[in-house]
Amino acid sequence: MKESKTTGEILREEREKKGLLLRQVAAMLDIDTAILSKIERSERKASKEQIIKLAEILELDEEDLIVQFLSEKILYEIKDEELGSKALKAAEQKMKYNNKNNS
Amino acid sequence: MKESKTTGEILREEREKKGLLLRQVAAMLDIDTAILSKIERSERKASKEQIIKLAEILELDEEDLIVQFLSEKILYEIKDEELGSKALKAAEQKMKYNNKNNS
DNA sequence: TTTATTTTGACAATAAGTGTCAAATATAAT
DNA sequence: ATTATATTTGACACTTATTGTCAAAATAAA
Repeated sequence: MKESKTTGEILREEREKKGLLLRQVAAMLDIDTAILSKIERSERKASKEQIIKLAEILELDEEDLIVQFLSEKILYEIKDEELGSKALKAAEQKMKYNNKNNS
Repeated sequence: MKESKTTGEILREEREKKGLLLRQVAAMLDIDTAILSKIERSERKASKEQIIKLAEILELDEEDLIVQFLSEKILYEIKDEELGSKALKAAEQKMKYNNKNNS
């Protein structure tokens, strides 16, 4: 069974579907080709601004791509943590709790 | 209704319960008093190593304190994000999904 | 008021993130 | 096989965050 796609994999797939070159997309983002190459292979993380531009360039749903990007960022924080799963659940609880009492 | 406690609040409460001074606990942690003061007021974040030492010094359950610490770290990542809640849920999903396929 | 504790803010050192560039590698076309 | 184009890699530089020290200011306790 296949794992869920990384942001990089999504970006590469869509770029290739559109027949765009790294060079071309990198130019639109105003960064070096090397960085985009690294982003697509998950060697580096994109910034939020880059993600937004990429959604536009590749005609991906912006909200979906941001959620994808943020969730990856969250998982990165706890990737080596044994208690990561518990921490995630605790975070959700706190978020609920705090929302309830502010809104 | 009171919000859930921050790590800093927990640490301060427990330190005061034990009648320990910032100076004393900071010395045990081998950091300056100023930093511990800032940690307790959530002006700075403790490192994981410091959290572990603090659990021991203050006789708090280590696992609980780490979960508290990590969940705060996660929430910090998404604190200004409109899509934070969706991202958290997505992260949980991915975590489940990946666990299922590796273990 | 004196003494002890805590807080604040300026600063320094280090680590992490973000980018450029050029050379190496891989892919595609002649 | 050669050439041309695209991608990857790694060394380096620049910038921003993080983590700490120190000393002075503020607060609290004797």
